[in-house]
Amino acid sequence: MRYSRMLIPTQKETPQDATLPSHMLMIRGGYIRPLAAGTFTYLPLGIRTLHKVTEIVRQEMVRSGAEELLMPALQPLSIWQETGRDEIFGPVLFRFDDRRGRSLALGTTHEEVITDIARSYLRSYRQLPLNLFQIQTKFRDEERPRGGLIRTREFIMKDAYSFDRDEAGLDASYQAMYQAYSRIFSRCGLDYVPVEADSGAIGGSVSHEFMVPSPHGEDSMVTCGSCGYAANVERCELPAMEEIPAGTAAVEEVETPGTTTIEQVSSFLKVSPDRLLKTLIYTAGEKIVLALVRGDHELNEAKLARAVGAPIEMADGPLVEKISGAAVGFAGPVGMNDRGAFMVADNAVKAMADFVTGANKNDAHLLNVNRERDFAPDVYADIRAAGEGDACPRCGGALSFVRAIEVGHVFKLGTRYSEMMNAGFLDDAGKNRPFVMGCYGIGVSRIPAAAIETHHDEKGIVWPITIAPFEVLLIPTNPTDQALMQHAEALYSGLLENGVDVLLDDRDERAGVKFNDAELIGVPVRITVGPRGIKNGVFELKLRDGSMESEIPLAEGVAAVSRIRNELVDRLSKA
RNA sequence: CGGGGCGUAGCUCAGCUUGGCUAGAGCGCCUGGUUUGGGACCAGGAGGCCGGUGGUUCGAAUCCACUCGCCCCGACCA
Repeated sequence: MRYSRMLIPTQKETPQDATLPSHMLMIRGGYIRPLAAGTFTYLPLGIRTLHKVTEIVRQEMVRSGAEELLMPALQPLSIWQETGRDEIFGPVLFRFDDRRGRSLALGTTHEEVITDIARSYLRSYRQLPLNLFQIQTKFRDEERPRGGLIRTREFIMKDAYSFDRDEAGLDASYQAMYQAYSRIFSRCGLDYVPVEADSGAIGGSVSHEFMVPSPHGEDSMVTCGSCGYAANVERCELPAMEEIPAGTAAVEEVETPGTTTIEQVSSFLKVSPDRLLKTLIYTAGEKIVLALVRGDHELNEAKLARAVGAPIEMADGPLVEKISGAAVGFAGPVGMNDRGAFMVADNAVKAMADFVTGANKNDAHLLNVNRERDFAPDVYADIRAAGEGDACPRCGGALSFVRAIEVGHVFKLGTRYSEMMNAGFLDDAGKNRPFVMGCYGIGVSRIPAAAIETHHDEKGIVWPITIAPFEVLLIPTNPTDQALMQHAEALYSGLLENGVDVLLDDRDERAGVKFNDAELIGVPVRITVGPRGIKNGVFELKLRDGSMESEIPLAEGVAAVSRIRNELVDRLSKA
C-alpha cells in the first residue's frame, strides 16, 4: 500500500477522554475513532490489525480441529428464557421488540443458539466430539464501558463450543483448546498468563482465564513465585485456619454511637479489627443471605455466590434496615437464625472467639459474641478475598497481586445447557445422554489493546510483527528526488513480490514527519531510503523495538528484509 | 446506579467569575513560494446553530432551569 492513498489520520495531540496508553495511541495513530460510549469505528489501520488477529485465531482453531460457522447476533428473546439467562444477564442483554411486537435480543454469547443447533443435528455418539466456533460481533449493554477497546458495548469475540459424549472427552477437548489458546496468544506476541478462574454467569466447573498483566487491567490475579500457582483473585482459595474453641465470656451490649465502619468501631472500642465480625447482607432471589467475615478481611462476592449456589446482590439501605432492624453499620448475626436468613460464615470465623458484632440496633454493638452459642452459621465457606499477606494455597509461598486484562476464557460447562435445553444423543448402548459441553472465548478486539498496553513507548506503539497493520514501513526521505524514489519503488515492489506486507510512505512530507508517524503507528520494521545511503549503495533498516539498526546494500535489500521479517515472525510462533 | 469533571473550528484549548463591538489561539486543512534525514518557513485563505430546549434581559458562549452526550472514580461485569 501507498501511504498517500490510505486514510491514516494520525494526530499530535492526545484526545481529552483517552486515558489508557492503548486507547490514546490507537486514536492518535489513526486506528480507531469513537462514535458513542463503548463503540468504535475501526479505521483502515485498525481493521488491518484486527484481521491479522482474527486470521491467527482462525488458523489455530482450525488446526486444533474446530470448525467455523456463523450464528446470528439477532436472536429471539425466547431462546434466552429457555435457560433463564435473560434474567441472569438482566439489563446487560440488549433487548427490543420488532415491528410485530416480538421480543428480540442481541447476542452476548451463544450457548443457547449453539445448543439448539446441537440438539437439532447431533443424534449419535458417532458424530462426537465436535467443536464449532465463530468470530462475531457481540453486544453487551455494560453499565460503564471504559478503557477504550478494553470494555466496549459492541466487540468482536471468538467463541467456540465443544460437544463430547463424556467427561473424558470434555477433558480432551478442553486441553486442545487450552493449547490452541496458548499458541494464539504467543503468536500475537502477548505476555499472557493462564490462571484458574471463576466461571460466573456462564456456569460450569473448571475454568481458566488467559490474562495479560497490566496496571490498567480491570481484573486482579495472584501468582505464587515459588510454585507457579496463578489464579483470578476471585478464585484464589484460602487455606482454612486452625479452629479455636469458642469463648465463654458473657455477651455484653455497649453503646457505639455513630460508628458504622470497622475502623470507627475498632478505634472507638479500642479493639483491633481482627476481633470484629463484619456482617454483610445480600439477597439471592427471595432469599436473604448473611455473610460473616472477619473485620480486617474483604468479602469476595464471587466466592459468596458460589457458596450460596445462586447469583447474589448486595442489599440496599432500606432492605438492610428492614432485615436487621438497624441502620447500615449495625447489623450482626445474633438473633438472625430465627429470622430466616441463610448465614454463611467465612472459614476464618472458626478461628475467632469473644468477638465484636453489630447489635442489630442503632448505635450499639455486642462484645464477647461466640459462634454456635450466640448464632449458628448455616455453612462455613471460603468467602473472603485474598489480599496482600495471604499465603499460596498450594505451597504456602508468598502471593503477589497484579492487575490484568482478560483476553481469553475457557470453561468446562458439563451438561448444564444440554440438560436444560434437552439436547442429547444416543450412546453406543442406545441410551439417551446429554452432551458434555465446553465453551471457549477470546476477546479478539481486546487483543490489540492488550498488546499495546505492554508494547509501547513514549513515541508510540511497538507492535509484535504478527499483528502489526504492516510488517515494513518504507520511507524515502525525499519524494521529489527521482533517483531516490526509483530505489524505493524497486525495493517496494520487490518486497511485495516476496509476500512482505509493506507500506510505502510516498507522501510529500519532511522526513521528520514521516519518522514520527512511523514511530506512532508502530510498524516493526522501518526502512529509510535517503540520499546519504544511496551514495554508498545502502539503505537503513531499524526495528521499532530498538533491537537492531543496520545498513543494508540495496542489491541485497529484498532478501535481507524478507529474512528479518521471517525471523521476527518465527520468534513469536515458537514461544 | 452513587460521586466528580467536561461539552466553544477536524484536534488541543482560551473566553464564562463580573452579560455588551465582527467569538479567539496553537496544531491540522487549502493556495502560492522557499525548503527537504527528526513534527520547516513566509504570504494569503477556508472552516463555528459556543451540545440542545426553554427562561431572565434592551442584549446570552457567558446567568437560571431542564435535557442530551462524553470521560473518570466507585458499584457491577463473562
